[in-house]
Amino acid sequence: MPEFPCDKPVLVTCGLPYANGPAHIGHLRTYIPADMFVRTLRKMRQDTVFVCGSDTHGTPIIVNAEEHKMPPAEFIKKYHLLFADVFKKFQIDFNRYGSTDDPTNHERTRSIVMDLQKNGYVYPKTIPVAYCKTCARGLPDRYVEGVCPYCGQNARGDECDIGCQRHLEPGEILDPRCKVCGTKAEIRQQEHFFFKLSSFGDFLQQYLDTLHATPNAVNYAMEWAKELKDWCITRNLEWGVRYPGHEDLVVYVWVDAPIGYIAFTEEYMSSVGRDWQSIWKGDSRIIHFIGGDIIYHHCIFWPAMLKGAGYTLPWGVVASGMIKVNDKKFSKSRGYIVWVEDDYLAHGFHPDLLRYYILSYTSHTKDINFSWKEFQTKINKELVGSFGNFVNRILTFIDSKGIDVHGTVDPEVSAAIKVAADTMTTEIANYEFKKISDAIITLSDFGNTYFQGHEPWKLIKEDPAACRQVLYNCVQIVKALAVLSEPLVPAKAAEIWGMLGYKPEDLANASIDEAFVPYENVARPKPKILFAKLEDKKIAEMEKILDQRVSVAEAKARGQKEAEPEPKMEQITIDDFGRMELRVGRVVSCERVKGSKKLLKSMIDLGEDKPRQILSGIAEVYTPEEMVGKTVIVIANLKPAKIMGIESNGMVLAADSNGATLLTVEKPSEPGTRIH
RNA sequence: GGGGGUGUAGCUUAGCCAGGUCAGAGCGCCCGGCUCAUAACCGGGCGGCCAUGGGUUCGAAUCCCUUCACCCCCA
Repeated sequence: MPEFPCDKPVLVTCGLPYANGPAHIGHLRTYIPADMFVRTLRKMRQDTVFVCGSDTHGTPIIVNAEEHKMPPAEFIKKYHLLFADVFKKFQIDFNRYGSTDDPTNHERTRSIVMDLQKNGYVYPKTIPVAYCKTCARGLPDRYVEGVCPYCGQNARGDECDIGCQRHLEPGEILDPRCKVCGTKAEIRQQEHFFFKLSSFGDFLQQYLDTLHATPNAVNYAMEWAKELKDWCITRNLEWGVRYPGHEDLVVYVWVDAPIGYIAFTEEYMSSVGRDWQSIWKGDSRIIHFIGGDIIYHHCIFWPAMLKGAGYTLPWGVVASGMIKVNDKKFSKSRGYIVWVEDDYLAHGFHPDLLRYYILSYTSHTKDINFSWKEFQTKINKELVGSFGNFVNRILTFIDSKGIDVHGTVDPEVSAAIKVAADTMTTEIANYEFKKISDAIITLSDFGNTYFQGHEPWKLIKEDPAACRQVLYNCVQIVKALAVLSEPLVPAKAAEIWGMLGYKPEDLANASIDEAFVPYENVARPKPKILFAKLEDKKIAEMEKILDQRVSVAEAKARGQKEAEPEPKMEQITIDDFGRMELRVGRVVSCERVKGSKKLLKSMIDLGEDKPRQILSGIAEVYTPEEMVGKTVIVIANLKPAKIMGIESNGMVLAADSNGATLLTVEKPSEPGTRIH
């Protein structure tokens, strides 16, 4: 029994883009497949609603808006409009693209929070909160910097971003300072509100079992569902959704962000006179398309909230893999990024080309590598050489030879079309977009072979009737290609529809069955080239832009490091120095620490009974092999510490040049020799 | 430290969940053909001990365990 179409309404949502920067191709990795999914369901006559909106709250937006000297409302509007524009250009057609700052979302969020309170899932708790006297305000999340209580590294208020990567709950961070003015923060006791996430463990484990999710999402969420902590859902901020009953607080951004899905549905449904509750309170299929980085929120926190407040639970969660650029992890700071507007659209590339690249590269949960070279090859070989060329050679043949197009469809041809159509209807439920796009290219390959095999350029002289019959079948394939490729490349498919003599705007409403309806000869305009070939020169230009961005970023990273003034150290006495026990050591053995790029584990002879185990963050500069036998300088009385669960009893000294340069002695010295 | 993933022809990869025509495809390369078409298209060929070692089985790329390499995640 196929999953779709079903008689329940389907709601598809996309993870909300955060309104603090422009769109890059990483964003599109979620939105384009979601759009193809929706278009395909509609081709299968499935009632489908598609919503999204901008995520507009949280401290990064406030901090960024302050830096740009803009009120947050103005700041988010700028990026909101930018995203809406990009989606329009790529024909990612949401029924509603809203904002989490819409009044509807404020109301829906407050209503859900009150439902959670009423149902006993929220409780108040007084916790220590950082407060800055100079700025006269509380310091939530990223407003505060300090020391991670788990690993001792410098950390942000909500996350140990440099050290152990742990999430930090409000009040946890040690030695907090104000990020804005640097003042040491005061700790004040304050009442906040917590969501009883811990009571949803059993429910979630059962629920995740029934979820129609991609395996990457379920595997991940299952682990978390085993051990859940309650979650602080309030913050001391001015910007956000006011917490009901405590107007000095706002709800945490991850509460009101997913509730946006409901608010946007309400906004759309009421605009067309339908009841939003048929989806969020009734029997429906809610499917979330998200990036792999927000699985936790969608598979743990969000269903627990919905359950606690009495709403319909999501039916599916589709988590995409990520995008790499030139095989490197996507990174703004390192320059491995492709901006949708500046690096793609502004250079005249058609949106459908990128849609095709993303949808046809690999399965949805795997990583996509973006490189201009690969982009060129795929487009030129598949879209230009096979798909576009077939459409073009058929339509120009008919046009230039004045062929009167009618005949009957060969069983062989309708069978080929059927294979593509069937692939579409079965694989869409598996979220296998590549299989569908491959099936379409296979159909155009079939078309090319069919045409070639019948040699109509000879037939036209020898047997015009047979030639007409061949071309009729080819046109039928062109028609099927237009219908089936509409979810993949909507603008280009509509162009084909136009070249067949139909109204381009009607294609989106055509069902899959239309691919089998015999083509009726109608007046056609002159055919035009569908896809222009991507020239080497253009691609070389694009590669250059990317290369330059990477080298600028690298130079900037180096420059920053050099430009940072040495922190002025406090003066110490000779006695202070004397408290340090520095000794000569010899590396006896050395190996990499598994799972770490930076750490080496060495056994070092300090003239003691047995060698000491010491970890050093120098693996990027020294190999274990070259370490063995080296004479090094060690702080011998450093308090032992555990790094990644491995004990380290001391520290090997190195200068901060060229990554790291080990200190040693000028003339041979025995292990254990003291340094003064 | 914990968790997840990946490793198949020069490159990009399908197949793995439900073990037996499973060793497939595309690109590149080589040879041949065609000329309607954007030097596009069509046919053929070369090329892989399916990362490694072991186990289960009549039979394993496919299931189990070891090792190695790379990647990601830890809200």
